[in-house]
Amino acid sequence: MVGYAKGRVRREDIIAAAAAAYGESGYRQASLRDIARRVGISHSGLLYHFPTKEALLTAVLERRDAVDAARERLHGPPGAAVLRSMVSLAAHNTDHPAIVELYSRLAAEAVSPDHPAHGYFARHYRRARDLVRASFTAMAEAGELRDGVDPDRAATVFIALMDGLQVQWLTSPDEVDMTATLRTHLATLLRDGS
Amino acid sequence: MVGYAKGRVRREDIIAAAAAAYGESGYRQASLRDIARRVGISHSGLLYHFPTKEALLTAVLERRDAVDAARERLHGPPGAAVLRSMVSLAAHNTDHPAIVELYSRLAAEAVSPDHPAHGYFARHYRRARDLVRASFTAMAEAGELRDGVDPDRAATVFIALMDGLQVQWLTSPDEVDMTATLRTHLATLLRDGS
DNA sequence: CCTACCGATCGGTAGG
DNA sequence: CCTACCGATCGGTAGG
Repeated sequence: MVGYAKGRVRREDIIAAAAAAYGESGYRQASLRDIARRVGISHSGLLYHFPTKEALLTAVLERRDAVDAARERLHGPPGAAVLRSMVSLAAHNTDHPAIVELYSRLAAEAVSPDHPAHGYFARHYRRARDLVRASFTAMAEAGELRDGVDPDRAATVFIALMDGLQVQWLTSPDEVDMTATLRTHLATLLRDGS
Repeated sequence: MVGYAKGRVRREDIIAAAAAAYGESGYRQASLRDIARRVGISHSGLLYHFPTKEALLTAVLERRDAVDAARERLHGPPGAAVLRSMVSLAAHNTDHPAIVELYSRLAAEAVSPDHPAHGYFARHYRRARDLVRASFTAMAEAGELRDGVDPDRAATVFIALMDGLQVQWLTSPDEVDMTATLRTHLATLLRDGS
């Protein structure tokens, strides 16, 4: 029991250290030795917990999904509330650059179809677009969107905007305000502009 | 003379091969041996032309700047024409994924301040935002923009949108239309919506 | 979990 | 431009 609990904590430590390393160096560039060093064990000690480098990446992505799923319950059905919660997420991210780096670096690395996280990001983008599109559609039906705003295109724009802002902000934190830019963009799409 | 010309051609070959490798693997992951293999020389033969790995990266970025400068003369003063030429660029990029990969991968890698291309991308983003902002400002003064569209924020949005679309498109080419999405977005900002 | 090791690969240098 | 080499580092395995 005690041994099991200790193992679980150690695994969580390793996953957190790996996420940090992937954010700083990318997945391929991050070494098992560096991650192990952050946790205070040898690199083969790490391989006792995760049999391969790729298994550790999978664990990192699964933990992110678990965190996201826990948050997703907060914003319920598609609609304006979803978009507001995504703006809140951007505000939250402004105080947590490590998470932003993790996603931005892995997403760019995983454009190659042979990257082990490629499928993960393809699904991630599709789900995000679907959720945002459904939200814009609900808003259009409620008469909240300006005429001529297409929910499908607006969804692709919104997701791309969030991603592009992250890279620009990481590169030049003082010159880009993610939250305000997103908020202003959304106002542009609303009938009453508020 | 003949020797010099041959050397120049060889250098151009190496730069092109390096750009391809950076697009596929990123700068840090791309090896001198792989790049040399593409050109048909040894990796130390490559180091005869470029003394360090970083010198080769600098050469790749300088060549991109030279190509961009040649194109820039085409779109003249800030204004709607600049934005149209950027949409054309997106259309052009749709047929040249290698260039898109090069930029997307290097930009994400270079968010770290200690990356050798960090300064390059910080300048690149600043210049792009300035040009687009000046263009939106000119359009606002000509009465072409909808009320409430702020040129400064619209510029950040436009650049972020272009970048974010590229990663989404590279990940799922069949699910994202970069050109149409950009065009639709621009129409949203215009007074007459055309 | 560790030590000790493997084969492979890396950027760069020496010397021609 | 090449061959030959350097020290460093990589992911993974053997054996405990």
